[in-house]
Amino acid sequence: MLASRLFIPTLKENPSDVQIPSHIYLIRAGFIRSLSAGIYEYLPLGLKVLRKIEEIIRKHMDGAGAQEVLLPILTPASLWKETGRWDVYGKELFRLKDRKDTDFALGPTHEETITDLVRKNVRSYKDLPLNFYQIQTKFRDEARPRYGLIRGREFIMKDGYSFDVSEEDAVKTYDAMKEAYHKIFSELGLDYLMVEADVGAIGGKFSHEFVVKVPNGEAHMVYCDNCRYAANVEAAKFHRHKLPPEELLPLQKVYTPGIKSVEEISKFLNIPENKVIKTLVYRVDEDGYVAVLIRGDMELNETKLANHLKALEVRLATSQELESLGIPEGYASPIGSNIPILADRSLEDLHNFVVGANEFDYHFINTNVGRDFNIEGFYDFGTAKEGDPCPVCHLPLKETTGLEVGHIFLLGTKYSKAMNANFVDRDGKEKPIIMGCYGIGVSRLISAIVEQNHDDRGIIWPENVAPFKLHILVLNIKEEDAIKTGFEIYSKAKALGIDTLLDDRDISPGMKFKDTDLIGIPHRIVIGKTLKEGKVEYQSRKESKKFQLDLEDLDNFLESVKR
RNA sequence: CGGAGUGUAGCUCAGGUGGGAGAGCACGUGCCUUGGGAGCACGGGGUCGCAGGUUCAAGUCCUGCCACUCCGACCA
Repeated sequence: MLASRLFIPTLKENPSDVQIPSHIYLIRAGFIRSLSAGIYEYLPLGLKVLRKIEEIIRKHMDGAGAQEVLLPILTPASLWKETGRWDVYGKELFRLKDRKDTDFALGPTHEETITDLVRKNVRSYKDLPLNFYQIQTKFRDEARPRYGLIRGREFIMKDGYSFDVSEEDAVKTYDAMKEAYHKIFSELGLDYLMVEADVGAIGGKFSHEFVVKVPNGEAHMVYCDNCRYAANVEAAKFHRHKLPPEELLPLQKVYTPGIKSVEEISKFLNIPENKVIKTLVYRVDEDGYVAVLIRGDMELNETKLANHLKALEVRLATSQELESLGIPEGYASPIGSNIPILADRSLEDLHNFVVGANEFDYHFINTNVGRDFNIEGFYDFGTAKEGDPCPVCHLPLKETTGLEVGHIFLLGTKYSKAMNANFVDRDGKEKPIIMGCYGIGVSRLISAIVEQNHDDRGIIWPENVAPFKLHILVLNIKEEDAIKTGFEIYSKAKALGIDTLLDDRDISPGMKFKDTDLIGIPHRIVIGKTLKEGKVEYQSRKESKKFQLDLEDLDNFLESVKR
């Protein structure tokens, strides 16, 4: 491709209001442009990268036995009403009406659509298994789109859905998808983790996330270097060391004027934070309350709490709600509580701890479960953090943040039951199909790759997804030898199948160097002042190594670039 | 959805207390120049986010709305 004829609108300055490297560089280097919040245009370079990522995904999905389809973006509300998601999905679902006033939605995901297709066309176990995927634009009216392609309202996703006759078979399919995902993210050159994840509202038996390690990512994970345990903190388990037994001391009420937070109490009473218990009052699905006890040095994991309660939503009670329950804010207590009390396992062998006294300005010290109050049980409500013992090997866990680029779920029968997607098994009985679903954020991957592959001058594309493999810069196109040599190298490279961009623009050398650094093509040949000695210069974007290349050795060199 | 900020030329931005719409870069023409965003000259380019209000007079003051960005909540 000739740069003089390719639309690459690079920017000299960082766009205002744009913060993170991938967003800045994708715009500055002319890969994307913003149309509206969370809605982007893919320019020629951006589209080339997108297509290369898509092809890698297709190769491995096809290789794992999945088949590609393309489902409608526009989906009738009736399907969504069957599974209840017309109501549950809320404001995130883009809704519209046709001329007959019938409700439709722009697809944010396609469980309903694919399940409908399968139930209409599958009768027998002989028709199964099936595994479909598509690469398509999705729509979600996010409350807060951000960071360019990382969280958009319109984005490109690879979504896949599998249908098996038994859970045993479904797990095999799931494992095959897991393998395919490993191949995809490895081939994309990403530094990523596969972590155990919470299934969330989508339901199902279990799920794994594929998370690209980036600083300030929105996914928080813990992992173990020793045994390779890794999990999203929402789902992460951790080992608890047993505490030694203690002699029970007499319960005592103490005056703690204006002292509310764990930190303040710990200082005021000179007691470590891990002997202070937080009593957190939660509102459950807007129709009940529960008090949850957890050690003062730990964070409660609301996902674990919601899962335990089988609740859709839990949130801390507001000041008004506490008042209506007669609970003094900051002094909530399990002693004298008239709402159900659950305790985190951190209280299981803890003795003589501090709790609120259910009375302003007072706490109890030397409190003990069973003697001073009763609970419904001990459960795992703690949030794993750096340094907690690994649940498998008990060595300290590490914490990192990342960007979720893939998520796979073993769904089970959630959608097949809701939509009557059944098959007749060998025994002649009708059974619901066992489903799995598998997502990859394709457009988000572009940003993820740039987040992991850039420097202060621009993007450094991995070979597999670079928009071009070789960039030829003719520094002065008015020098006839230079431009002629440029085109000769360009023709040879093209003949070898090397995707090449020739910078034949009549602009200053400085602008060409700035642009090529920004765009980030892996290999570069510069045709400049050494041409009269029969040499051109090679530069690698990644290592920024340079050397002079004899024109006579060019063929060998191009072969090595082609690899 | 809560909180904060921004909105003036294609881009980045400046425009105390109300009175001429500006700079740098970009763009066009010409000259000059060609190894890290060159130089000179001339030139084109504006609904100052939108609507209303105050005023003799509003980019500037007031009210409402919209858009975008950031923090948080949310996120199959």
